[in-house]
Amino acid sequence: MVKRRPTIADVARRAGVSKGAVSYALNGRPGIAEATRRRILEAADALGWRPSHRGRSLSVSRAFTLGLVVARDPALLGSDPFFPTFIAGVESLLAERGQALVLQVVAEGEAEAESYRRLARDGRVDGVFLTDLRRNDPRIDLVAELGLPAVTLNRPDQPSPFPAVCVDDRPGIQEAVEHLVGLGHTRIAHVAGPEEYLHGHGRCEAFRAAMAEHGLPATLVDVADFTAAGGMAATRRLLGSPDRPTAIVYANDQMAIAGISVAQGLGIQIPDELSVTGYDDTELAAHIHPPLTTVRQDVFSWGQVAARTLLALIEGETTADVHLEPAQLVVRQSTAQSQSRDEQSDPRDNPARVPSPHHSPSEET
Amino acid sequence: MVKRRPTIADVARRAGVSKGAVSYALNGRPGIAEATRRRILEAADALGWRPSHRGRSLSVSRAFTLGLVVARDPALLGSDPFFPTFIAGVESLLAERGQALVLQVVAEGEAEAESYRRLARDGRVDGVFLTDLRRNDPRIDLVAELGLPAVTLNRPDQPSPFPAVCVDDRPGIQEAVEHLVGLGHTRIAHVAGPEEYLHGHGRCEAFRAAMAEHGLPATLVDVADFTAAGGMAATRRLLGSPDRPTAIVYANDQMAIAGISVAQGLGIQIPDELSVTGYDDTELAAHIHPPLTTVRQDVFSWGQVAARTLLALIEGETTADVHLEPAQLVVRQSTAQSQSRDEQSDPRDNPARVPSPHHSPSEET
DNA sequence: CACCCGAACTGAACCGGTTCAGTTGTCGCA
DNA sequence: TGCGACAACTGAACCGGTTCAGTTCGGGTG
Repeated sequence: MVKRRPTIADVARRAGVSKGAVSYALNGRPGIAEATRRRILEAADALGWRPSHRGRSLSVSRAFTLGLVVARDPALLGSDPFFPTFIAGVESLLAERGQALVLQVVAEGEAEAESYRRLARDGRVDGVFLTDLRRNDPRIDLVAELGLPAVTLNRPDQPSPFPAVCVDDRPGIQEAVEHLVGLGHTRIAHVAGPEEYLHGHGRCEAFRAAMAEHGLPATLVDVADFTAAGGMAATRRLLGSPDRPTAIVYANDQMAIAGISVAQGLGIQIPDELSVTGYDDTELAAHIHPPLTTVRQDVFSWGQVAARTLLALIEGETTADVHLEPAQLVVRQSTAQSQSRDEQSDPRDNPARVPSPHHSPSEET
Repeated sequence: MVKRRPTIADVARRAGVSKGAVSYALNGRPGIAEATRRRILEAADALGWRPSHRGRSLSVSRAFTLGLVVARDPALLGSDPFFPTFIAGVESLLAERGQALVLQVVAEGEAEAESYRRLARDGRVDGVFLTDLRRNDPRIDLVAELGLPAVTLNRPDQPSPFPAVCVDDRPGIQEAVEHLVGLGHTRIAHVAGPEEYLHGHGRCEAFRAAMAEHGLPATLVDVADFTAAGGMAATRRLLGSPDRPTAIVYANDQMAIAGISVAQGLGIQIPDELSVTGYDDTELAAHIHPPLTTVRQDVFSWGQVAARTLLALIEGETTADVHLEPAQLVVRQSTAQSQSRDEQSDPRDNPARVPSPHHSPSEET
């Protein structure tokens, strides 16, 4: 006789009650005498029975599963510190509630929409997280139309029926700018993320606003793509421009680190000749030379709260937007007093100066 | 009247056949005339019907889902380039086969075992990936006992009933050592990953073997933990040792980049005074200064093949171990000719020398 | 022309839970 | 003592598929 998972019928038989009674007892419903309930639970325990996820799933028409679709070039996904941490936060909540997370990784574009459609029509998930929001993001309408509950990370720039879990990017960027202004910088540049992304765009706007607040022009803005390669290229452009910045605010650490490397390759001292700030506070940020002044956000909590909100929404509770603690500046050693006396630039400002002997532009895929 | 998902019964009614016939037609089973099959498929199409994953799942006792449990400190997970890429590879295969991936992120230890147990007893998954294998890994026996099909990444150091998908670490490390030896280095150090991990241990052994092959002593081995902080500490120790190495082979890029930063903080020129190699070829590796010589492995394919193997196993096919293309050295600019003439060390070898003015040991969390 | 066979299809059981309309039994109260 | 109310529990339907034992029917064969 082959071992078989016990079913609810086995438990009912052993406890001498009906299947229904077992179900009620297990789910803590009224209508079962305390003594009976105990007997049932003991029987379940003795048999090592746990309700079948599949059976439950079918009868209550719920997947007990949440979905996360990541549309990103796989080659770049590895360097993004956001998703693993966010997912860890989500999981920390889901595990204790018997929920699971299904993850889809797709290329950007049509594959992404298809992915949501599949999740919806297969009934694979009860709701989805909408991350990496884009401007006028088509997913909002798509997911609404599919009838999938969802939670957005930050509030979309368009009408959205979904609750949003928000972390304001602006204070962090503003702090960074203020920190630099306090150090005497006036020619502060920004290497932005893609304009199409809400966070890329938002951080850029925050930068402009913060600069304006101090009466400084935000002319040195270079739009990159959050990758090291992009950050490198943007930094090259900025450092080669006639009014070279004395400080650069990067929209993420990855670009900042690449930027620092570019400067070092050009023989520009950091922070003496160029101050740099990042965004994310990745593990590496504190361990490069010089340690990176950056903005830290609590992505883990973000995941937790997003999961909690999505579950509440699925349970039918009406949920309002949640605003988390905004990100904060962490000052390290990549920022220092500005050395440029007013607009006067010293001769060393020429970025075409002697490159490091081992720096060859050929190896820069 | 509220819109309701069409069920197989609706399709059957519309096509004028029984539920069973629809099921057969859909699954391409024999016993349905071609004309009927067409009529059924048309009806399904007209109604926009797709079989319910839940119904199917219950009746065939399959979850159509694979599991991946990641046991890692969430704070460090973000900097690991492996999982996102691996998952992307897995997904690239699963999507087209109607499978999904559930991801669990747990703390190391008992929570990990509990996670596998839950996946198994809830019938959430049909099989799991065993990554980050440890020496004498308890998960092998656990998962076998739970009756879960599994695939291991690399072959465990213990009897295992599961097929393994292997990528040999040794050639990459060996290439790195040979590259350095070819540049005249003899005092080559290794900053290893944790000994308990098969890949940490394996790369370390590969280093020793490669050194022995060239008649060099592998005395400068410092065991770290794959994190930037760990790499930093290990590098400090190595650079402070009496017979300071002229080259360091790191077990991953994260530690290598942190190590380069330590050296730079101490005023040690890279690669002139110290050559460095990494492992992983993260996006950043090519974009730091100097660009990092490292070992590239195709993690995406690894994920694909692992998924294919696991699915085959679940389908009942007997599967043998698969060996993928080993990782390869990518030479960039962090390695150069050794400057140390024999064992003679020049006065600059004192690592306690003037630290960079902006390097403060306080900010090194 | 009777018979047999296989292809085509049906009906019902089944997967393992949940839920709801009923049934039973007990107790309080008039 | 009789009645109603309520708590406790049962039995069966249901979720949406798959599967299998049968049934029907048309054609080939002796």
